[in-house]
Formats: sequence, structure tokens, C-alpha cells
Amino acid sequence: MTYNTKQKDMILDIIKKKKSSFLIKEIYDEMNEEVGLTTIYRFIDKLVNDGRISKMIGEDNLTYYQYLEECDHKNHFYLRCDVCGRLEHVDCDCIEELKKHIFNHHKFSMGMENIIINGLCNKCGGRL
Amino acid sequence: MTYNTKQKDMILDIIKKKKSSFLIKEIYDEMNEEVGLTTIYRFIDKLVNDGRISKMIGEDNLTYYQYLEECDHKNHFYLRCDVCGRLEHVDCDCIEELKKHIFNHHKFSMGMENIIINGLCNKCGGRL
DNA sequence: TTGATTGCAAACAATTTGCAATACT
DNA sequence: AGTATTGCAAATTGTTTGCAATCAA
Repeated sequence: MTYNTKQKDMILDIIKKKKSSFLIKEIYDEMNEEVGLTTIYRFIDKLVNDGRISKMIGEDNLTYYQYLEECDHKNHFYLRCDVCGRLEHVDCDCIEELKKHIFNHHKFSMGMENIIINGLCNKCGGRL
Repeated sequence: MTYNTKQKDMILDIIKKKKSSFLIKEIYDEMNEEVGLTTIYRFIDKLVNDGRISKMIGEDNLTYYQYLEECDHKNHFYLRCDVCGRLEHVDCDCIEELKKHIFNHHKFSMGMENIIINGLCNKCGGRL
């Protein structure tokens, strides 16, 4: 039903290596335009729908994408630095505890997929 | 330096009444096109920059906006229902505690402005 | 009066679609 | 063979810009 192709492999290779968020055009440029823009749009869109990539609007109003590493643990989340854009994967019960608190005290069922918390990493100013 | 106008008042009136996220076009239609699209774009953009509105990409890939009520408390956040789009304002220390935990255990300084947590409200399926 | 704001029309940029050629299984 | 995928060119859509007219202070 779905074929493996050279193009998909190339795109996936590049985005897996990215530590921070990226633009469609960056991907296009980085593969020296060997893969058509349309193909990149189509494949990245699919990954977004599959939940493997998150899509967001940057401060500059451009559309950024970010690859989310696969993880078999249930309760995990990401920390995203507003300055350098780096995404850090965190496995910690604190998020599950927040979920419980919000459920019990605020009658709201927090979604646990691809939670991204923004802020500053310690390199960029979360002075520790 | 900045003037008050009928148009700004009209736009602000409408978006303040909205309980859930909205599209630029909706605002335009709701005011019977009495205010130009350009003006709406410009003013909403300004509000986004001022942090009074959040901007996001919906599941349908359209750009949604959401008005954030003003609040003088420091540690508050929003719960946003993925189904009905309603935004609930919450004042609770739990978010400050999460921040402390993340700072102490994960060396990351969580941004506290306009935190939006997604999930399901109790009406839409957070069955309680 | 001075400078900010409006809104149209035009320009622009990002994304999507149609479709014939190509690649995968 | 039969179906999915690719990629170009064209179409579309959402958003921004230029600019003259208007409005707020």
C-alpha cells in the first residue's frame, strides 16, 4: 500500500539528524534540490499526521517543523529552547503527576502525546 | 503614538466574546466586512506580538487565533479542549511547581507566559 | 496640523493540485 | 502488471505591501 523510495529515505535521514526545528526550504536546499519541493511537502505532511513531526509557527511567522524521536515510554515530554530551538527529550513522572492533578482538580483530561514545553535551556539563559 | 479607532474597537469586541479559537476570515465575516481584511490582519498581528492572542496551526492546517484573557496573577495557564476548542483559564500553583521541578531536575527554565495545555474538557470526553 | 490608520488593488510567498512520467513490489 | 510516487508547471490560497484618502490627537 505504501512504497519505500529513495526520496523518502533521504528526507528522513536529514530530518532525523536535525537537533532543532527546521523549514521545508532548508530541507530542500540541504539535499541540493535532488528531491522536489512537492515531494517534501507531501512526505512531511504525512509525518505530521502520523505524529512523528510537530508543526508550529515561529516568531518570524514562518512554518517550522520538528522531528520527535520515537519512544516506547508512555509518559514523556519535550523541552524546547526558545533561543536555540533545541529539543530535549525527557522521561519523567512529573508529567504524569501533572496530568493526574489536572484531572482531579480541574476536570480536564490532558493529552499526553507530543507535549512540548517551551523555555530556555541552560546554555541559552536558564542560568543555573 | 497609537490611535484608538472604531475598527480596533470592533475587532476587539468580537474576539473578546469568542470562547474558542477563530480564523481571520470568521472575524471578517462576522463584522459583515465592515472592516477591511488588511486591517484585521494588521491589528491581530499586533495583538499576537503583544502576547494577548496566541496563534497556532489547526489540525486542518488553517491558522487559528485565540484571545487570552488578561490576568494579574503570575502563575496561571490555560486548558484548551481539542474537540470544542474552548479555552479555560486556570490559576493554580501546580504550574509553578512543575516549573520548579523542571528547573531543579532537568536544568531548564520553563517559560510561564501563555502556557496552553491541550486535551479534552469534561464535556467533550474527559469522562469524569 | 501632524502623524497614525485604513482599505483597496496589486504583489508576494507558501502550499496544493493536475497530470504524465517513473519507480516500487 | 498494477499501483504508489515523483516532480514539473500551473493554480490556489493566505498574507503582505504600496499608496492615496481618511481619521485621531
